[in-house]
Amino acid sequence: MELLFYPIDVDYEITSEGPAIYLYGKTKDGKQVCVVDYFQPYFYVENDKDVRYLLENLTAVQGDKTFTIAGLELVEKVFLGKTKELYKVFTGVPKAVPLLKEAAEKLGLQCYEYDILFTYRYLIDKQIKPMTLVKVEGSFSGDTFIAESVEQASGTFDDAKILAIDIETYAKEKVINPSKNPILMVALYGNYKGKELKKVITWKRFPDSQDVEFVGSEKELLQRLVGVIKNYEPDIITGYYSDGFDMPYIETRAKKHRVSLDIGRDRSVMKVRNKEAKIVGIPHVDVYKFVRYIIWRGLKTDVYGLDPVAQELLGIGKHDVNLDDLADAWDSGSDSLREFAEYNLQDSLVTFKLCEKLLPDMIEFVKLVGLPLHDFNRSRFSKLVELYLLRRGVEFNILAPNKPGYQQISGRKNQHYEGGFVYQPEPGVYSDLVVFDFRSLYPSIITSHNVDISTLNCSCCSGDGEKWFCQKVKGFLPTVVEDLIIRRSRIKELIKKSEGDVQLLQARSEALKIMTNSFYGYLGFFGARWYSIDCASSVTGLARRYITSVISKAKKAGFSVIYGDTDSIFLSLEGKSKEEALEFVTSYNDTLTGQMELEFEGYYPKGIFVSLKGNDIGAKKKYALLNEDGAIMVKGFESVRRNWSEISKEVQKKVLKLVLDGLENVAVEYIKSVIDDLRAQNVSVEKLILKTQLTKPVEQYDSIGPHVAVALQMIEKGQSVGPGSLIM
DNA sequence: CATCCTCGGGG
DNA sequence: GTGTACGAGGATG
Repeated sequence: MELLFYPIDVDYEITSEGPAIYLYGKTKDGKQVCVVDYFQPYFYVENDKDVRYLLENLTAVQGDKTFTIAGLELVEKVFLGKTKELYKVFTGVPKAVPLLKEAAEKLGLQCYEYDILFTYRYLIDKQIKPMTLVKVEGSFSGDTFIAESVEQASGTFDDAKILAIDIETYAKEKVINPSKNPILMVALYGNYKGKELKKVITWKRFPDSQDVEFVGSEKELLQRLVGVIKNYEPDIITGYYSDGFDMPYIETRAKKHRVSLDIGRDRSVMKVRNKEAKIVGIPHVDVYKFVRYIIWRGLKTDVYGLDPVAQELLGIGKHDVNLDDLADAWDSGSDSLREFAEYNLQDSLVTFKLCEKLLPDMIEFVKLVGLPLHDFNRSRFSKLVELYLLRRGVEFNILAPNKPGYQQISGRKNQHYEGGFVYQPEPGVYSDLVVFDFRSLYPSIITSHNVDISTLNCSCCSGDGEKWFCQKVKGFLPTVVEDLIIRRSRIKELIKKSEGDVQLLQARSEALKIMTNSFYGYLGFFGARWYSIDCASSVTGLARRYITSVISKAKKAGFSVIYGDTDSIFLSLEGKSKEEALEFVTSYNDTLTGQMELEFEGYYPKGIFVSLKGNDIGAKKKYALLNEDGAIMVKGFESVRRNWSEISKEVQKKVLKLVLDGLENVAVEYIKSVIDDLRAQNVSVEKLILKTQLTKPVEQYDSIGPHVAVALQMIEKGQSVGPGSLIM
């Protein structure tokens, strides 16, 4: 029979029938289903004389088990533009792959694609993607569906049942210690098809307790938590920084009380390994990670706590309670515990709303890259690019280069190359600024110049410089990047015409944009398979050529150039009109080819560029602009770092605003008054505190930083200071 | 300069 | 889990 379903999470197990992929998902009509598909692990070995004989007799021993190969197949693949003949070497189980690869390498054989996770390998080879409808042929055996064939269909999983979890713990003096301090309460929030789950579980009573469920102990709290999750059957479990805090904490406490966190779809327990909490079959979305790894560039905030992020994305935030008082309230059994329960509930609600809002964006990435949501959520750009390339590689019969070894990595880390060009600004305040930038400069260069490892210094062409890229054969990377650019511009067209689900299209466009922009960084990333410092440096070299040529052309056209950085140019109009500046851009664009294009970014009535300490040229990347709405845009100033005192941050912000408003005199007066206040010790000590955390016992520090020095003084005075202490 | 260290988020 | 991988920024040597 035929089954249409959305795979949500992927796992595998070794069965009596061999390695089996488990696709946990939901059918089109919303029923949970687990599809099983048998799949054979393999890797590649380059063919050469005697290779077949060596492979047939290859063995690897681990413990009391001996592994041999399970089959051989001769194939041809394209490796960095050249054809290679290889053996596809099948093994019985996935974990035999690294062992047999090791053995093969010892015999001097060249191996490839031996470290691609079994579940990823499956998804790539079958060309199916999580969260996207899949058509399966097969039959039910009990409650699992055994697949005979799988095929990608079209359709997006868009009604996930999300459950948000947040805990509050006992923490006196801000010290967080999971092995010692209990979980006091846990909040759960879900809202599916208009039905709300809203609950706080805690083990100390207080009056007036809506949505609160009281249990007798922390152990019962954990048991109840497990019960509620199982009963709710969520598709996704979410938290904020839950990989780093809530889940490891819950796990530690559950171990202590011998409570089994068997919430996996196969009733396996949640596993926490180096700050990653994994539940079989249920993606665990740590919203913080998605914010921090992927979308941070698009946010105004530069702190990524739940409150500021929720404020910016949702316009709602956390309740205002003082958590320092929770431990005391708990000890005394105060009625104020109710406020903490409400605070707890609000956190879970806010986390739920964030997840709900961001999920379409995450799903677009999942559909693009093909990683399961859980894995995507913990991926950096390099991994996304790599998985995307591996997936697209199948279409072009491409063999992936290997990941670098340890030595190769350190070699790569030592290689440096020149980055973007910066036109040094004269420090000062300017009016009538117009900013232009190249639209996705680096991706456009990759496609327009055919930047690829296989096209670099090809033998069929020759260039004018010391490096050139083939003019005849298009490389794999430029093909893929151009494809992404084209897909995005098509989607932008649809958005413009408001055709289809605009929100979904916007999410897709954003995912495409972020991916497109990641390829240049990937080329220069030390851990990349498709790494080429020559390609990466060519990209920045060509970019420098473009920006410097725009600068000189703008000057020739009579504009006053204030600043330029990598892909952008700042002009001061000084009597010229905005229209003249726009005309300049149009005529410049006529000289460009391929995807290259200079765009109008904005007009700013005022801007300030500052100088480096003891220097009269302007600092790079350190300026503030005032837009037409009177809002201030600050770049590169220190005002945010935690180890700056409150007062210096506050003063810096105010001064910038005053200067841009043309109130230099007021700014000077303001600074004078602050200095006077400081001299007169009129400023609260709070604002002057610098905080740094000790991370290990003081004896273990080789270098004595200011915070270590203070810690030593504190020890001398008989105070106890150790890891985790905040030194002020 | 290179290298070491801290920090993020969470209570 | 067929997985090594953070990266920015400051202080120190």
